[in-house]
Amino acid sequence: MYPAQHLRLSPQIRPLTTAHLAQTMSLLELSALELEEKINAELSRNPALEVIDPRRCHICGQPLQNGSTCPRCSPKTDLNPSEPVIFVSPSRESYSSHLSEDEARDDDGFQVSEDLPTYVLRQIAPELRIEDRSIAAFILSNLNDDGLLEISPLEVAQYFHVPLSRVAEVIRLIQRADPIGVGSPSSKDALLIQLDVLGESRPVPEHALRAIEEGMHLINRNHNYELGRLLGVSTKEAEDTVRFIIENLNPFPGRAAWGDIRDGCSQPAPGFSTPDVIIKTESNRPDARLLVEVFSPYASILRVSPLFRQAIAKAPEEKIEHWKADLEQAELLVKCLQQRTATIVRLMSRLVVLQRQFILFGDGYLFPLTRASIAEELEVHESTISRAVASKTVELPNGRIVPLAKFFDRSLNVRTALKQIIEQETCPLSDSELVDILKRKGFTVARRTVAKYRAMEGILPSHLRRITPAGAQP
DNA sequence: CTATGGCACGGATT
DNA sequence: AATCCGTGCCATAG
Repeated sequence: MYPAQHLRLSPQIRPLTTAHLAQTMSLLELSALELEEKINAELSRNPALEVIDPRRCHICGQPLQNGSTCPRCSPKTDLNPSEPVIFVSPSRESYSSHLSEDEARDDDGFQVSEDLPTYVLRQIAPELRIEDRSIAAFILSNLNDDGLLEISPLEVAQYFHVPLSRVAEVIRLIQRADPIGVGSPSSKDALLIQLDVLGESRPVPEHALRAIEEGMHLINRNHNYELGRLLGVSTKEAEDTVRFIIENLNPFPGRAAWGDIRDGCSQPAPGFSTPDVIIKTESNRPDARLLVEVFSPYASILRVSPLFRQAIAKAPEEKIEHWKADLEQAELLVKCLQQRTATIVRLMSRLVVLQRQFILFGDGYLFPLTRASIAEELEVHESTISRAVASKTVELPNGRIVPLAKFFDRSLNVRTALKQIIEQETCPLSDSELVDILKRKGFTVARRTVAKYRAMEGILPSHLRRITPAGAQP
């Protein structure tokens, strides 16, 4: 399935069969959220898999007090003050910064109180005409897990033999009820409603509306430069707008309130999902050590059930093939998971050292890094790095959530330098003058490239740029 | 003649 | 193998 040279993986764990490698590769390119979903599916299907109690240390078996750190078995944080500390979290328990405290999580993982349709119906009941109640109930029962409406209002109208406007009115009520935006036909509509409602009580960024309407695809991919260009504003402004949207709006109104982890078939929007890695600083001092938390679902708490292994000896004739297949699949999954985690941890531990400046001080300090060079250092194939980097996000100490791919942006530092120069220019500089200035700062790029970066950042050509306020001079 | 945008090639990424 | 990104070359606008 994969060409031989693509199969070079982390040497830490000995590789094995082609199937093992192939599956590891495919797991590697999943984000934590997607992986968690996949494992959940396998867990409920495959009796050979089981989860060790995540509230006990998987090494020494002692109960854990805070999050996933076991006093005995956790990384020795006092060993090497200059090295980053990396830990792996098997669940979101330790996602302290992202958990809402009131989320009473039981052993089944989600709340069992009243369901979403009932909750919404109760709110809108007072404003609802009696004869519309069944329409509302029907609509609510057709929400998917994300709280979005999967059938068209027209279908509803036809079903009840009522005018479309009446259905629309009911939907309007639903959308304004508590998980605001619930019952919208798409994430985009949900966001627009939330923005509208929010705008009634507080100011919102002026570009947010257009950003959502026209730039959803860019927001999802964190393409802030293109978004800025689309909106005709600077990248910084686009970033601010996106941050506002991500922090204040929720594209899946059904999820926030009902923290069901399994999210349906809809693809999660990277910009909104939980990060795969969180990087923090130990203190505020400039020489502080970096604390890196890698979220790897079920890492080291998933195992092959010993009971199942025993039971297989006494398996009934007609089931034995099936059971064996399950057992093998389970063993494979566990191994692949270890391999995936090991690869990501190795990648991150190298990456945070190389990009320390960037992590602490921002875009301008990004060290241009290629996946190939990291691959060589870690002695894995470059496509392994590619996969490990793909579709993963990192939360930086400043709170920003960025794609891991940003760590490999070949030109970000140059672009930020470029932006700075232009912001500070006294009279519009031509592209070739910019090349000279950049070269003096240590960035050697072609004139043509400066033009492209300008375009990316949404900066106009020199003859169209702002007229200088102060006295101009050639 | 200078400043830019368009197109195509070659290395990097996926 | 297909695609993306930085560059060089060239045509065009001022």
